[in-house]
Amino acid sequence: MTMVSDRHFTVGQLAKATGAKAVTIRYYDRLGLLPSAGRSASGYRLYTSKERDRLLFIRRSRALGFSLDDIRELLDLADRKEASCAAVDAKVEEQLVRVRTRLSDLQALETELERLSDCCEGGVITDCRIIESISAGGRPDPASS
Amino acid sequence: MTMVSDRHFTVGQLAKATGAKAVTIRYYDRLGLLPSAGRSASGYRLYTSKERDRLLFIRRSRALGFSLDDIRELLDLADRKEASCAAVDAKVEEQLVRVRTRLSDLQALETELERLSDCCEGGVITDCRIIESISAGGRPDPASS
DNA sequence: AATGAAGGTTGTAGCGACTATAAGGTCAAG
DNA sequence: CTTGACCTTATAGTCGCTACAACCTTCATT
Repeated sequence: MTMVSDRHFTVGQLAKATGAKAVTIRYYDRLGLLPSAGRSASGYRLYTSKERDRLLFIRRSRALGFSLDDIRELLDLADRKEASCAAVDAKVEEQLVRVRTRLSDLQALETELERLSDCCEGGVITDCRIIESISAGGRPDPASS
Repeated sequence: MTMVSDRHFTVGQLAKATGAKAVTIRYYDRLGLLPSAGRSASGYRLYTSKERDRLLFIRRSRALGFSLDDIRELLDLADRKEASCAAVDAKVEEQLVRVRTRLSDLQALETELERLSDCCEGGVITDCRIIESISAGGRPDPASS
């Protein structure tokens, strides 16, 4: 079972330990996000708990919506132990702004889709208020020609 | 000024009339979403108000978050005049579900980012609760080792 | 008539964050 | 010694555009 020392993981083992897929791990490797993996004699990647933690950090940051570029910066910051954490806070704030913008966009979308859904009266396409409404752009105006 | 009849648009004119970019229009053409554009003697695309309306429908559907594949189906439905509009309503409902799912995902993200932002106390990275929190995965537990 | 700007045409490649496929090498177990 | 699960690399596909290159056409001005 343990093809390597109990202090090392292959990609697949790291995948199981983190929830990331093996292909994704190799992808991060290629991008230099998960660097300096050792190799076994036959060329297998060998990871330690250090890389596992780094990968977990990456996955959790992704789950927070950060881009891989953002995450690269966050990782750099996390490594500069004596720097101010204001830069980290700034990145979180930025992300919060992006999320809130996206939220209000989606809320507008939800409202509009609800309106469309409500105006369906179950007839045939010719009389479909939804199609009509999308075609016309705005709220359908019952009084207009 | 009028290189073509006043009943026809070139891509650029159609772009101005609809807000879509000319490249996007050609892209839709290539995908077959905006088919059967006539051509001038020199090969310029010539559109009529029929295609303009179709393009507006596409753009408005995109603004509602529908994928181009969804839109292809919606356009097919819109053309089948005597079909039931239940299928249209179903697609709107589906989209509403997708939007609501995305909304609640984003709301969870917002909450999590707010929590992270709040726990920054302005020290150095070594003591950064944000980095710590992302590294550890969940809420940081002040009582744990 | 010539020229230059502003349009149009095609094809190709890039974005982000994966995902899929192919063609092969390695390893542990039966 | 074979099977099957794992690993390796390289390449192409996803979505909805966007950017670029290289060329052709139209229009207005000189």
